[in-house]
Amino acid sequence: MIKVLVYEDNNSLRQTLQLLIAQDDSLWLVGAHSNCNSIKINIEDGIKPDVILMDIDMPGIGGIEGVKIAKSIIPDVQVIIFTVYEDDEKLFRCLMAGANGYLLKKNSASQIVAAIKDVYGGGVPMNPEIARKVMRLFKEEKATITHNLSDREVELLAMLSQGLPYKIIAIQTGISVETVKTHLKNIYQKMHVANGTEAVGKGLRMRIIR
Amino acid sequence: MIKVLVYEDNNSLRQTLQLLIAQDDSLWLVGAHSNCNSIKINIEDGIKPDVILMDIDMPGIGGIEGVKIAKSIIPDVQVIIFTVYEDDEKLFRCLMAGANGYLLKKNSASQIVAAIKDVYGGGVPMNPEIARKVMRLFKEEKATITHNLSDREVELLAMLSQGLPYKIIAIQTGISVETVKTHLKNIYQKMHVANGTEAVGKGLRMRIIR
DNA sequence: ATTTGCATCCCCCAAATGAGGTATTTCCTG
DNA sequence: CAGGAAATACCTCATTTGGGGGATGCAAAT
Repeated sequence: MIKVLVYEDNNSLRQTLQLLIAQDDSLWLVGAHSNCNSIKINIEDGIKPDVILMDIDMPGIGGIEGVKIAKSIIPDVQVIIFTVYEDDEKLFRCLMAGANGYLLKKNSASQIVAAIKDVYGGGVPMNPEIARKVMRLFKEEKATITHNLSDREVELLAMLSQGLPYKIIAIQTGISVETVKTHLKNIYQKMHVANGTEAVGKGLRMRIIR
Repeated sequence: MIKVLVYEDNNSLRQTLQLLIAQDDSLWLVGAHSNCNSIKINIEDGIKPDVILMDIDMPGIGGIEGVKIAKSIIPDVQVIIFTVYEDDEKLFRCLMAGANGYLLKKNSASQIVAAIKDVYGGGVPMNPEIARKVMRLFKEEKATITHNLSDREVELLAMLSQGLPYKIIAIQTGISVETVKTHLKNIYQKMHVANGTEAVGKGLRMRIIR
């Protein structure tokens, strides 16, 4: 039996979910709460859930925070986010928090039950449009923005980001300190930054360097 | 009809795929090649494919490079990687290149046909274990490592990464330049770094700051 | 009750940095 | 071949930075 814990603040929807889970012989509802405020106690003192169905918008501790707490107590617990939100921001934060699946409230009852079993079996239940968003977010995270720095300049910027002083950079690259300074001056100009810390900040954020 | 283009260097497997696609009335095989060396010509001069089934290991231009080329010519083309590789590195690079699905060669014939239709319909076909890997990679990319910096220190580090000199930081935060210096000294000690550029580098890489 | 961490401020001083220049060589492209 | 980027190097000088101290008030933890 898959032990399921539910967090959903809408009373009627929560009851629907309870019925839905109760109806299925392979699912065992170990709890259903309207917020995450006592999630720590729910999980630690109650029956350890295998799968958590989690709403995002709830009074007090929200679903995203709830995922983090749940995962910190039972790392193997599978969490399915169950929400109306389809925006990138929410999705992104849920994935960061460690969500294993992402269902939309427009999904049908049978899909919800299927998703619980799917995630328990190691699957990643989510709507195709959500899966596509994940892929897009993934790529965006790694999108390399074009820059006009030369290879040498990128190399020096990377060394700078390691905290190496000019002297050491000069020795490591086999050029003079003066040349290092010249390169950095050019880098700052090209990147429109005022100093090394800003260049490193911008360089890492733009993924010019890693 | 979904126009399908195949790249697969194993002759017998390629023929199997050809048969498989030919058998389905809603699929139209517009080409099948053993490498990507002439992918540009294949796509530009031949019939524009809707879906590309792409092997990774091929002589000459590999599948990953092939995805990039295909996507640059037809941004809307859907690419399904079809490979034996399950390792993170390959998977990661394929996703970066813009792959829309990721099938393993152990998948059944019917699953392959289903995946083609799925991806054409906006889905993201991949085995659950691959989907799980994607999620894990996603999280790893964003894993927040614990640090022992105070809120104030993080705040100053963030400002430093914007390239603001001590003076400005002092004004913006409403504290004296001397205090800014003290904070930064403490930050450098805690982070075990020697200077601002290294702190910013490490801070961004550790995702203490964004 | 004492310690510890945090935030705040100050002084001194050496070293590192960045901005202003100028200049040569090489290599590539129109 | 002329022009231009890239990489190299040097000079000067003001400003910024960072390390070494020392100090206070406060709140939380022990």
